[in-house]
Amino acid sequence: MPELPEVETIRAGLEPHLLGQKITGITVLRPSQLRDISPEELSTQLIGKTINRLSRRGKYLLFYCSSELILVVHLRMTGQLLYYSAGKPAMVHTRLIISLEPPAELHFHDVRALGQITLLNSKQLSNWRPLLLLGPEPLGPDFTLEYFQQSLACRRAPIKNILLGQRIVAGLGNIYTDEALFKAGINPLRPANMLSEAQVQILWTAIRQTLTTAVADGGTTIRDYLNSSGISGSFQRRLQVYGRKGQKCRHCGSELVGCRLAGRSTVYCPHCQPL
DNA sequence: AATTGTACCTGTCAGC
DNA sequence: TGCTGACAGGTACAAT
Repeated sequence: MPELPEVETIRAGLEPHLLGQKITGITVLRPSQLRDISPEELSTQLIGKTINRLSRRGKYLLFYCSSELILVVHLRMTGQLLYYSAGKPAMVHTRLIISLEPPAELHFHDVRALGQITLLNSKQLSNWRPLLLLGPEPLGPDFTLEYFQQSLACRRAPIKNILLGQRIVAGLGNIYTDEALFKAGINPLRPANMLSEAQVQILWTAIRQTLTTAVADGGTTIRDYLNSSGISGSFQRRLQVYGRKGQKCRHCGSELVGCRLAGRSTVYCPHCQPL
């Protein structure tokens, strides 16, 4: 479900509620969603700790707690983090509940149960494979045009696959990849190393613009996504291609075409995004 | 080494 | 009214 804009919206929404809060209880309803830690161990380690900082890396949420502990959450396709200022009963798809000092609760809700939660200390975090393999933040200073050009020059896979891969740049998923490629007028099937220098520059700008707008809109709600207060995003009204296969291109009127790339459905305009 | 396919889960919707 | 299959904001791991 959530890509960078959704995860960032959740992070920003939770931050004011969670900073300085003390964890008083952990209820694990679906142990298989814990990675490399048992429910008992998670409870023992976290109870009594304070949440000091909330950050995001790619699509990972990082809860920095006292005693150098970091709770790492990945929402995958349908995960949600919902904050309640009072106790709240678990629902069918509630997978984990974090109880906080005043009677407040953070619920991890996840229909498909693909989301993952783990607990690391700061040393483990700095050696944690999934984070080490992540490319730079697309809206941060390390994602320079020069870096992007060099990274694409030696890749033969379709540009869409590269953008989805998280290794060259972190945080893009199926929605924003298709939208950024449309904005840049680039065909998703085009081999990454076949883009002209001008195209790479346009794509670099398109990625950053698309994500910036989506963050400002609080993300995209298609079916599951809700922010930490249970509110929808609004970027869906700006979608140009995602989910619009067979409909008319808003720019030229051509029929939008679909294909499958990296196992994901892909939509583009054959006229505005020629191969 | 890079790239692709499949598994992990559950729910929804179209078509029969 | 069911049943079946395709598909859904993602990643990890095995097999090319």
